[in-house]
Amino acid sequence: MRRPAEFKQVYAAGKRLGNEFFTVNAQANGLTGARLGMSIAARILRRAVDRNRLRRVIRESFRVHQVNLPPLDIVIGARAGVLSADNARLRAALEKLWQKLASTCATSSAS
RNA sequence: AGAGUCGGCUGGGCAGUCGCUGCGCUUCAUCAGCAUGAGGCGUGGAGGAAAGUCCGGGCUUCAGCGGGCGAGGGUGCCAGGUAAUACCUGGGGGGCGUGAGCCCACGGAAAGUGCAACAGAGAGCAGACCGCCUAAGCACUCGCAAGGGUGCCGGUAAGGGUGAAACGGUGCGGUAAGAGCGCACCGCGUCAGUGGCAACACGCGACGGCAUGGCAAACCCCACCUGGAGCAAGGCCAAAUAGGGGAGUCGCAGCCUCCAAAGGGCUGCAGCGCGCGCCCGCGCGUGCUUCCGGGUAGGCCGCUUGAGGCGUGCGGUGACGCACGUCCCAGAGGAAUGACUGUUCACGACAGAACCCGGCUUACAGGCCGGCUCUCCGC
Repeated sequence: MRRPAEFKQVYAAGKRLGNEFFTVNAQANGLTGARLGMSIAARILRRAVDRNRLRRVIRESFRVHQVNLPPLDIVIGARAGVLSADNARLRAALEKLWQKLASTCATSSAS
């Protein structure tokens, strides 16, 4: 996702999820595939190196799993715990999030 | 060999698979075309600090004829380098170190105002605590006298002691005891003179008995410099909706704008659009056409060829400059440079471009190279 308006739309109308590392807002976008947006606050991760590393891990995980996701606009934010986690733990947490996202949104679209 | 000091360089490697992004070529699709989208191939893709944002510039824009004065801010030994600096180089002065070398906001304290703990008698035209003296003057007293003693009035910065600092040191003279009080030498200050572009050094000559303690990152004085804002700068294109301006067109009647004309407004009828299947009728809405400029979302430019890198030669003690040759080396935009696996070693620190350069400062696992110094040993 690229436009501020799209981010606002997701924050205003999307569903909220999350775990110890991430916050997730998601909303059906009516397109053929899922789209990703990230909001990594400098307040949580002070060093630019850490913010870049987190973005890369998230983006890579999304790239691998996007074929299995429903057409959603997804905005991921960081929580304080990510600083102490290594790449493997972050990846595992993200995979659980994708699964959760796929199941909940499948049921909500049915209703 | 050990210890030390200064300067420079480097900042994991290799292979495979899957990805991201700039550029070039190319295939396919759409299109009149410009282009857009999806692939393929090739190629480039973080740093020495990209960081802090502390200085200096470029660039953009606003203001300003030009110049002077002032305020505010900054700089502060001298010369040079540079686009420029608060940076760098060379030099001078002071301090530290055996030395290589390191450190210093390093103009002015005989313009003014101000500040200084504790100790100490006294701390800024200083001061009599201990000590030293009793010559002069006064009083008392001893003595035949010469003279002596005590007290008062005092004198004294040589000695002790305090302190970061107490009004220069040594010697001789001098004196009641002392004192630059006098003299000699040393030191200090001022001036002439000499060397140096200068800072500054020397100062054997002359003068001054010494007058001038420290702090100006306290106010201040002096000299010099100095417009503001910053790429979210700034420029271009520009949808929908609402609003603005110009031109053309705008049937009939009444009313209002002093009467009439023109223009404008309101009301009714007509017209036009929409709805009720259609006509009549009713309801709702409404000037119409066209052009222009501002401007939001969005897009494009600015955006990387530059005070550029590398090499060679020449000039210069050096910073650096000049000439020639050669290379093109990130350019994103909710923000690319990554992930996984294998392998290897010394097991990888600090850390991520956001308009661009030159500095400074701060952070940093290690590794490599070179200059120099000291100590010890061997020849």
